[in-house]
Amino acid sequence: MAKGSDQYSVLPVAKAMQVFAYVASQPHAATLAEVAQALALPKTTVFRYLQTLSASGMLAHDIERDRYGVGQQFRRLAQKDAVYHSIRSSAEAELDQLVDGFRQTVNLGVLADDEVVYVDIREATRSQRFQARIGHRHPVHSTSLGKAIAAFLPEETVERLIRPEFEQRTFRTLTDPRTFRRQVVETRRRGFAMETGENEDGVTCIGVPILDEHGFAIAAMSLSAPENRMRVLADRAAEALQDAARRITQALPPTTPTGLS
Amino acid sequence: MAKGSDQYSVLPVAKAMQVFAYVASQPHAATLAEVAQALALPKTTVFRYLQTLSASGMLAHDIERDRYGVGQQFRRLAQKDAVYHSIRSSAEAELDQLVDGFRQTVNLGVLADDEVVYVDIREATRSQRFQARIGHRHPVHSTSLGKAIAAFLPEETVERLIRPEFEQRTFRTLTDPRTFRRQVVETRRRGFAMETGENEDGVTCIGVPILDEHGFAIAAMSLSAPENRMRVLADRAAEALQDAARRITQALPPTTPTGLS
DNA sequence: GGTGCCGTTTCGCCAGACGGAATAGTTTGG
DNA sequence: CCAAACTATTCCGTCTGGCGAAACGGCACC
Repeated sequence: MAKGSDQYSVLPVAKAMQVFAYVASQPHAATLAEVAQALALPKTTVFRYLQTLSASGMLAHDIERDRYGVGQQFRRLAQKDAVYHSIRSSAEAELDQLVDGFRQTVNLGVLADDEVVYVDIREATRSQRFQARIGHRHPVHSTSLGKAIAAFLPEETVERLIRPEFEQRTFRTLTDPRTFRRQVVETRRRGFAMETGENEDGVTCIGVPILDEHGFAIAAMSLSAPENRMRVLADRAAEALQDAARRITQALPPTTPTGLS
Repeated sequence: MAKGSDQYSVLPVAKAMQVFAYVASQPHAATLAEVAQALALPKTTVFRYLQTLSASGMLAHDIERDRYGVGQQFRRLAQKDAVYHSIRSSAEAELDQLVDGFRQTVNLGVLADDEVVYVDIREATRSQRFQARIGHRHPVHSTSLGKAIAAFLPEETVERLIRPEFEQRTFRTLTDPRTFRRQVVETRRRGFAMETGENEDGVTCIGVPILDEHGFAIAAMSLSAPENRMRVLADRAAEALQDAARRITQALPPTTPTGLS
């Protein structure tokens, strides 16, 4: 049987997931007795799992009819995952091609909690110190990813990102809000963002936004290189990144109602 | 704190759901250490949960990068739920109006495993014996729901539903495949299906399909009444049901790639 | 008014979840 | 090239808290 009896499986969790999967895969809201019968688990056990899963929002207990259905927490998570998953998977191939073509590190990032989160990173060379890691967060104002995204966001969202004084990450970091606004305008006009040692000393980045069907940024890609390498690459890289971003936008499944902010 | 410490909560399950929620809500694939740190849970415990959740397919363990992301099982369930949830919620108001207007039981059903599953039921009167219950399954050929759905399905799917001899549920049940085919054609032409005591003695139903944007049935609604009541109601009910179904179709969010068969 | 089904509660037992610490493997940085 | 500092795994003894049978209470059906 497809039991998760890997050496380290926690049985209550494994069984609770069976319960969850059963409820979620039914077209209708299920009852305790039905679930217990279908999975051949004791009623008491299933009862506790249903309670627990409902408490965590993965399921919802309709007291009125005494039935269990899928919960709001599950739908929220599914919605988020759908967005992020579609970005990552649409970008994947393009990222590979870019590392291949330029032999420089390529990053994919999104905005979360007003910060840039690195979502995928392809490093051309292992030896490069001071590279971001997947899951790390960097400020919006000091990264090309952040600037690229900010430039293609609704005006009010951009305002939300602005701090009275931005954090000084390196001696080159631009901390003045007015400078940031100017760069946003410039980036919007030009179609890509630049950053030269403002986030890490000696590293330069070119970033392009990945737009949704309304022309708003849902992510960004960047290519980072040592300053001297970048001088030769800049023009060609900006072109390639923009082309790649356009193709990703095209590959993106059209979003149903609500995406993320 | 938002702990699920309802009297009956199973702690391992509750904590595993926290782990799951954390991983699923991040834009990137997370590491063990990151999750443990973020949730302030012991590393060993989180490790076991991640293993268990991965074994059940809710998460996926990327061995290469040693990172955990959302799993295929989760996406399958989310996909199913999205379809069923949109049907149920779009139909809700219309079902209410129909019971109100006709004072007869109204059913919402979908096809699952080649059977009709009752997904929602509004009963006008408590005292009616022999009503279906939510989650019950009835054959396709003996119900108006089944016939309504079958009539608006791709040809090959209809073929799959056909049995050499259908089950005889009442003395009126039509068990001949040829009769079924004829009824399918008739239903398609007419736009609604009828059934008179073929599923339960003395109960008659009118069923209409709920179509998706391609004109295929994703569900059906029916109104059931005792035979004598139905004679007076039939014409008006067929009209009302078809109108309601059209409005539901309109309210349906456009489906992204794959729905269900 | 009884019968049966369903959800909830109780209770005592002991499986198995727990987490600290030790191990192993890998990357970092000097 | 080695040492330091991570990481993910594995081991193990403790004892918590998950378990399920059975009892309870409510509701619907006959």
